[in-house]
Amino acid sequence: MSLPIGEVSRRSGLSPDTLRFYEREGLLPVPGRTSGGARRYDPAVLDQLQVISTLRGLGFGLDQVRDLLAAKSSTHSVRARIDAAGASIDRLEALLDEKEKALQEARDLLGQWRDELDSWEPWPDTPLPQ
Amino acid sequence: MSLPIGEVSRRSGLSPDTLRFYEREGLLPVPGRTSGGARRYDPAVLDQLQVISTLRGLGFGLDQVRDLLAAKSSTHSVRARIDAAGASIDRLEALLDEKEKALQEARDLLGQWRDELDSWEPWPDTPLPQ
DNA sequence: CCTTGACCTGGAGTGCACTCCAGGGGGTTG
DNA sequence: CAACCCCCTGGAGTGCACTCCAGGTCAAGG
Repeated sequence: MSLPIGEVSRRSGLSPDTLRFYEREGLLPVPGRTSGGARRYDPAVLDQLQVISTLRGLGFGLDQVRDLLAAKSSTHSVRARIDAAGASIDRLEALLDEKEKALQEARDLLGQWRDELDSWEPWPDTPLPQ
Repeated sequence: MSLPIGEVSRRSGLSPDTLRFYEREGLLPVPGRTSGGARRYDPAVLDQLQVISTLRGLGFGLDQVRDLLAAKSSTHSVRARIDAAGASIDRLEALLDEKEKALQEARDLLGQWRDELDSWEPWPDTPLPQ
């Protein structure tokens, strides 16, 4: 019921170095250790790593990711924790909306390019403008 | 009808250093120069910078952005250029689809968090699990 | 007991994407 | 003509996010 770092690495696609780095950076909970000192991870860490990878892939920096994860694992009172988490989730939602807008912008652009391309197809081998 | 670097900087939100850097990196067309040697930009560069900023904001690297822009300004034959552009646009579309999926994943996660939070609200001041 | 393989730590190194000079030129303004 | 502002180049420096050692411990297998 607890995974060594190599297993987490294989399942998450992140190197052991990266996992230890994330731990130092406060993006992962401090894992348990074997008597010999090796890390043993709760399988739940895999979900968290999925979150991190997803957000990183969307261009969020580690600071942003850390902030957004913080509320989930805060140890304050329930009320404060819920409030913090709520604020954090709202913030994440706003950030995702921004990304969504950027994505839409990119798609619009893409359609525009395709249109331009289509309008050129009927006259092959003509020099293009500019 | 041609803009000095400072003006492009203001309108694009990118520093002159960054504009010169992008030029060196082949992301921007080589601009004209005044007799004194100062760059003069075609206003069309603003659209291109918008594209670049959008893609950068979505987490694409400069190499990817360069590849995607290349087809638009390639100097090959019309046929080759259209094909290249088409392929490039298809590739961009695939990349955007990936981002879209990541975005959706993040949103799902967010909804999940919110649900968890809601299910805790009725019992304030109870210690949270884990 | 020896080897092998997975793991540990602390610290140095890497690649990317800027960002910041130093030192100098050009053109307008008072 | 001096002061100013914007621009130039080449090169060094920065911050982020890893990534890669060197040198060592531990547990299992032969």
